[in-house]
Amino acid sequence: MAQTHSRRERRAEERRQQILEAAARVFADKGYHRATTREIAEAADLAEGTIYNYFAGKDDLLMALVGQMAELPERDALYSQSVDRDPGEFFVEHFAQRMMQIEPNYRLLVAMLPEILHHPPLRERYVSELMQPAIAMMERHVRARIENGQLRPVNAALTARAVIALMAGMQVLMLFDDPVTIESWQRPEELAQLITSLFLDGLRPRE
Amino acid sequence: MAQTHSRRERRAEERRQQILEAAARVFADKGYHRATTREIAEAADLAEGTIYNYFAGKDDLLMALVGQMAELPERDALYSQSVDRDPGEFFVEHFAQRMMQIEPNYRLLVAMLPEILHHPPLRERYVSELMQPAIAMMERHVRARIENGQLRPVNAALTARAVIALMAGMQVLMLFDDPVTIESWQRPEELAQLITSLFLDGLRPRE
Amino acid sequence: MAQTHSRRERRAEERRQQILEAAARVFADKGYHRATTREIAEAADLAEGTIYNYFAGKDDLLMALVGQMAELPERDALYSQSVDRDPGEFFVEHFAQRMMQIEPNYRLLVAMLPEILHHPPLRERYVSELMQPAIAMMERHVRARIENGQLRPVNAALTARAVIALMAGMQVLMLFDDPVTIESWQRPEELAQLITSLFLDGLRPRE
Amino acid sequence: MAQTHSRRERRAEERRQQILEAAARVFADKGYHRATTREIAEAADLAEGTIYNYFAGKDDLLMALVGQMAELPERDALYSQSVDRDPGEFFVEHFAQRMMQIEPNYRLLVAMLPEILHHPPLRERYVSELMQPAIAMMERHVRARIENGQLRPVNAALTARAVIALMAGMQVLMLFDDPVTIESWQRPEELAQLITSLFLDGLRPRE
DNA sequence: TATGAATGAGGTTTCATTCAT
DNA sequence: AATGAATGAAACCTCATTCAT
Repeated sequence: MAQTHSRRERRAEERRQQILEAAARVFADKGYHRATTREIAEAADLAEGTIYNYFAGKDDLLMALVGQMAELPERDALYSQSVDRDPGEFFVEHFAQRMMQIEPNYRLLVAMLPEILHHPPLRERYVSELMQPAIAMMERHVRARIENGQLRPVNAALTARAVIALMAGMQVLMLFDDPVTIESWQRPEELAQLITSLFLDGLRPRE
Repeated sequence: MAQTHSRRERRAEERRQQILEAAARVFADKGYHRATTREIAEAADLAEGTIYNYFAGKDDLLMALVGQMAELPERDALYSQSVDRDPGEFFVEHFAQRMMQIEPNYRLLVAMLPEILHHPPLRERYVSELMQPAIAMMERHVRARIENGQLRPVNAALTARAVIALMAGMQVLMLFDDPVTIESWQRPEELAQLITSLFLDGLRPRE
Repeated sequence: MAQTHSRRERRAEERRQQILEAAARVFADKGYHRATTREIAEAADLAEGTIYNYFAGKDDLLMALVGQMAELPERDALYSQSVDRDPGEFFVEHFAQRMMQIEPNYRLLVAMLPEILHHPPLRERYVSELMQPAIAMMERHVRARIENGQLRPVNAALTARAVIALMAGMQVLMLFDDPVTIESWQRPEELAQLITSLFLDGLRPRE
Repeated sequence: MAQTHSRRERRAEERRQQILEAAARVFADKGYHRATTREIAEAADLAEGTIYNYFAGKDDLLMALVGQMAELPERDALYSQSVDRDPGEFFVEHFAQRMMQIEPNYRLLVAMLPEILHHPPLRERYVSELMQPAIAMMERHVRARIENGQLRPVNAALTARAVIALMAGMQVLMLFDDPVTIESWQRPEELAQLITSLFLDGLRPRE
């Protein structure tokens, strides 16, 4: 009996995933508003009505996708365990990881951006569950390294934001097919190293 | 006769502007799809039908807005004339200017992003008329300074992209009401200096 | 074997009742169209599909409810046995009884009215099995009393209709929460007496 | 200019009427829920979308119809001016008038009943603007006649309700095609007289 | 026999666009 | 050139019904 119950639950969870994945694909492909529920259903290989057995409506798909994004990355580990490591190594790894992790979802994220922006509950979820945690972790990390003496005593809060902003901005360049960005993305390690060097050593020549 | 004609033309041009400004306001406010032609007409203090005397349709408003953005900044001057100036001063001024220039249009840009992205003709216009010129200018500038010896011999193409990406990313943080970013935006000079110092000197302590 | 069979039948009959009662409750509560099969199933503590093992569909529930109403009252007895009794007593008892009997079903009846009205087979059933018998009985009764000399030689057919119409109309007043009607309904005997006196003695003062 | 304005307003009012009449016809014909907006549009000889330029939605059509019903009858005049007249004449005229006035709208009323019942704002409007005024007028009238000495000192409140209830109930009998009621409705004067006599003189034989 | 997930026809509503005035 | 009422395609969503388990 518990078996049956859990099997049903598992099946329902599968369906939810199936639908969410389809929605993610179609949203990323066409943008939120141009995506029709019919297309999403087709992409999920289900009837249109079935979606509504699992989600309250099109909005809810968006909510769920934001929620799912928030669950993805357990970056805390990376951040906190690595204060002792060489800052160069850390940044390289961090950038490389973000490049690979976020990139496939980026079209989706941009498709969702205006909706998130204009939809207060969505916006709050996005900010509090995704944006602020990422910023806070980076900020803590920068602060720790400053105390370490590994970094200059800069404004940690803004520096953390700059690091995150740069990554976000470069993903936008990718979306618009900037050939240089795309090409350099092929070798994430190298790009990560370049950015790291930029952040750590700056552009001014050292004598 | 030429008089009459040009007066008419001028009048038509005014109307176009009136409508475009209204559209920009409403798009920025509600996002492209949630904005209705009725709202745009109301914001422009015109009847709905009048819009269609000046634009082919809602899409065309988007096209026109992208076109208008491309005409705005004659930044070439700033870039090319300033190679001789101190790199610190230049960056500070550049960042400060961008912060003030772009910021008010940023909501609009994000509202348009998914449309631009999914609308090939729009996308090409945006990339070729706005993005690539901005990148190219920055890239030329960086390259010139490297040749100058004012900057280290880094990868100019990617560095230029990083600079632009960082600015773009920070505007997104503003849109999402990140309090630290907003607060620092109040004193653009200071923020510009901080970012400049980050780019020029890096984070690693100099002995 | 016959045992098993009859037990099955009894069980099936129970299920039918269980479903019909649930349907009656939900129809009365929400109206026919706003009532969903899901709600009915929940009210019956069954799965949606089960309903279709006992009824052909939602319409059939309506048909069955009309049928069930027709079976309820064996009023014939009351009517025919009571010709000898005092007309006052009879009317009082008749009204009081109807007030108590029909009232709980009245919301249901009103919820069903438009459906019955627009659904020819339902309509015919309702008219021939419920309305006409009630009218006919009352008419026979009035006629008998006229022959008795207990009532004036009025038009028995229309008088019977008037009596029934008055009762029906007052129930509608109850549905719409007319406070006077509701209050007087608390003491059915008194109300019955009042109506009886109205019918028997009229409004004109007797000298 | 004022001309243009008022012409436009008049035109809009005509459209509203055109749509309301179509809606009334279709609701009466099919019931509220079985009536589709498409049918209403067709009945009004307009496109479906046009309805929404004049009404907020299907619900609003119902609201408007209730509102319109409330404006119809200026019965106050009849009631108040006629206290001096012979009670028999008054009742006859009252009944005859109601039979002719309400009858054509009765199918519509029944179609709307369940909606009104289950839709609190609608219900309140119906009760306060239609039902209570009608009751109150009749009640005042009865009370005045009692004071006059033209009627016995009965419970005026309940008597008024009984009168109204009887009329309402007989209309329901018409809806269900009760042949006797229909036939007697052909000669409203006669039927009115019969009912009047019933109310005034009662059924009991006078010695 | 009971279940309830899947179905999809059909409903209401929105809104960009047209066009007679 | 400006208007705004009319249009109708197309969207989202509901829910009675089916059917594999």
